[in-house]
Amino acid sequence: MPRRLFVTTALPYANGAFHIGHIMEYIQADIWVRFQRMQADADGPRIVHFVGADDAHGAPIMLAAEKAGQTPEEFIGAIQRARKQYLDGFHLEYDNWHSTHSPENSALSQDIFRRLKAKNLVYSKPVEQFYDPVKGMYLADRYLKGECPNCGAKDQYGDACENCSSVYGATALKNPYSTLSGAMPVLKTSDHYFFKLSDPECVAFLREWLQVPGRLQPQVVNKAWEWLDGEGDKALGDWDISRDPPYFGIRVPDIAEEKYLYVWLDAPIGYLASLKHYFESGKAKAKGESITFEEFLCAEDTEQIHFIGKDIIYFHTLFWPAMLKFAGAPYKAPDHVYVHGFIGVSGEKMSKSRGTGIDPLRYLELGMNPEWLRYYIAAKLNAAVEDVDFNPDDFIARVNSDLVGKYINIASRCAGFLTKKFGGKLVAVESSNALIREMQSAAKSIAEMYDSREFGKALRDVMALADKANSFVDQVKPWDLAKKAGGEAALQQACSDALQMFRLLTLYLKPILPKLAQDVERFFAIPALAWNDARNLLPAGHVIKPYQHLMTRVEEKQLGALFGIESVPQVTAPQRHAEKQHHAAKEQSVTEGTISIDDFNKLDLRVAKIVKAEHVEGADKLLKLTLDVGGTTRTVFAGIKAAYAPEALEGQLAVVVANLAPRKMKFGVSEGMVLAASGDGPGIFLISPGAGAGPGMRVK
RNA sequence: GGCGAAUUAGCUCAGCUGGUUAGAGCAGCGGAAUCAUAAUCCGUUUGUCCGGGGUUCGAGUCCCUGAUUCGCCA
Repeated sequence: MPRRLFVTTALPYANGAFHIGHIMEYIQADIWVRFQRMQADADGPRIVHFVGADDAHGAPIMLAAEKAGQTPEEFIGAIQRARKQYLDGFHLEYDNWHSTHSPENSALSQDIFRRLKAKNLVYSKPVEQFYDPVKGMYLADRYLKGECPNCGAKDQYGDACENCSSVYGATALKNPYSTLSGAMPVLKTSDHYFFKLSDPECVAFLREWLQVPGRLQPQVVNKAWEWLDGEGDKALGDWDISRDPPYFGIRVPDIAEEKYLYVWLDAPIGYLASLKHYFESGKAKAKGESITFEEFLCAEDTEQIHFIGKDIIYFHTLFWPAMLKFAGAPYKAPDHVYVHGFIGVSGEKMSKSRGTGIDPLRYLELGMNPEWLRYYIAAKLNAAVEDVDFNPDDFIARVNSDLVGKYINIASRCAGFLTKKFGGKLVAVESSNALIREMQSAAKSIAEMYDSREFGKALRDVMALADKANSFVDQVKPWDLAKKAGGEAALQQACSDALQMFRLLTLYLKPILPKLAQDVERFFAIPALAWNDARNLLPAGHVIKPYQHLMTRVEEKQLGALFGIESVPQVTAPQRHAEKQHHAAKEQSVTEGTISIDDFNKLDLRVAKIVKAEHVEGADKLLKLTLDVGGTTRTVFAGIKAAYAPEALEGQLAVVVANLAPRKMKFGVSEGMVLAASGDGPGIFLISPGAGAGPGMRVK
């Protein structure tokens, strides 16, 4: 019986670039998928279709596009075009990447909506909501602010007060205002559609679905049960699934009135839309899939698997399975939802706006090896819903010690002898070599760990084997044999055996290090390794290519550059004495009163485009600037109100200190500093880059 | 505020249903080796298992309580 897998990762919201959290999830899923693809079932290679898509609808995207002076389509198009460099860059091998703003998704979403309605699981009822009369739209809580009804603190959001931490509904705010226009919102009523999650049939189904052993992680089941079992005011509510115009989304079908499906309804359907596009564009067929989208989707043996983060458990374990189940065939509730935690940096929660995270694009641009990150993340991942911490010291240690020191070193120290002395020719494995047999038989348990997403455990075992291989080389001492007259046969044997070990280790690491594995396959002059190849060994007489170094070490300064030197937690790790002394000497030689080039390099000066400039209410010197610093936007408060009118600034370029610690001001957080000149006389003058400079460029 | 999770060597983490002197990798220290883009091998130290109570012949493991961190809910 072949396994047919349909695997997805959560759809990223198309209002910004990927951050490290996205990349971590994709790496986890990609490793799992690559592992599955190396497997064979009774009738051939395992079938895996792995798709992703942009989540492109909703009010935030509509507003972001408007702000950027673009149509939503233009806006999400630009975001989508930027995806490829990340996906390719980190070797994320999706079969298809699509968008929820697509004909496939419209058709599927409307179809599912109609089917649920036909089953009486969708009904409409009036909902009273704040409406911005200036902007002409209904306001979600996040676009509302006002005074706390409890303590009177100003500028509080519509759900809870940051000051006294009391909780209330948006309609309880005093003197509410729209954060979009500043206007006083009015209460208005309109009909919304609801999905009847509270229906007894629905609840019964979910209970049963959640309970299937092995379907979900135990922590996830517990969480879902908590929601499902809530009583009184914690009881499971029905789900508001429509929005009024203006909205960027999919029309509610079969009604004259203009209404849209809520973005969270059509977002997961995007999984299916991407799959459909993949099938109908012929891509699936080109990969050897012989059946149609519908046939595949509802096939008994198709396993539908979603990788997601813990923040969206709610949607994926309640709404999503219920929607699919009650929409009926060809739709089918997911077989598994695999949940991972968040990634933080050095114990801190990562934050895009404060720049404490790792920017994946910067990682690539710095020329850092994507497989380092894949390896590191794999080493820290397990099957539980636990947060992962990216620790720079740990990263350096693991990559350098495990990957380069242990694993790569095996090939590096033996291949030379074979090439120089024996024309690269291997001999058959010594029959008494128990270590090779041990390595071969490890294939099964390592496979089980990959399959159950215990990547960290799998790597521990693989590295323990690599330790043994190094120990083996040390015992047979090829360098002694090479000097000894008559030692040739033993030398060739020793190095052949070590390389056989290296081949097996490569096989076990291949899901994590696909590019490296490819290089190794080329080095060995062998076809792509599949999992079952662990049963075989390279035959006597096999000729390898000359060894070229397979992977370099990470350098501390690369991590420094990645984080922007300031924020690198002091690195206490692997640093040689000489290196330390060298550093110390250098620092002392700098004359007082001057700074060294290193000091200067600490400044991360960037060209920024002033996207928006606005007055700050209550501030007599400040202007609030929204800056485009090459893909990321920041808010900076600058004391230049006296010299510049906001309108005159928009569109202009300036220079910003990008790695200045964010500073909380009365009016908000300032994330940097704009450079300007001033003298004894009046006037403040912005420093602006010459023609041709673009946002994000480094100033040096 | 209610519910839940986490807290084990300098760092990252294992420790199943309570059972002998609490483990691994990395770092550190001492040696060896010099094939390998300073990589490797051998040996070795590591610890109030978050604090405080309790149950038990026996607790990192169970119960209570406090602290810190992080979620979810209201």
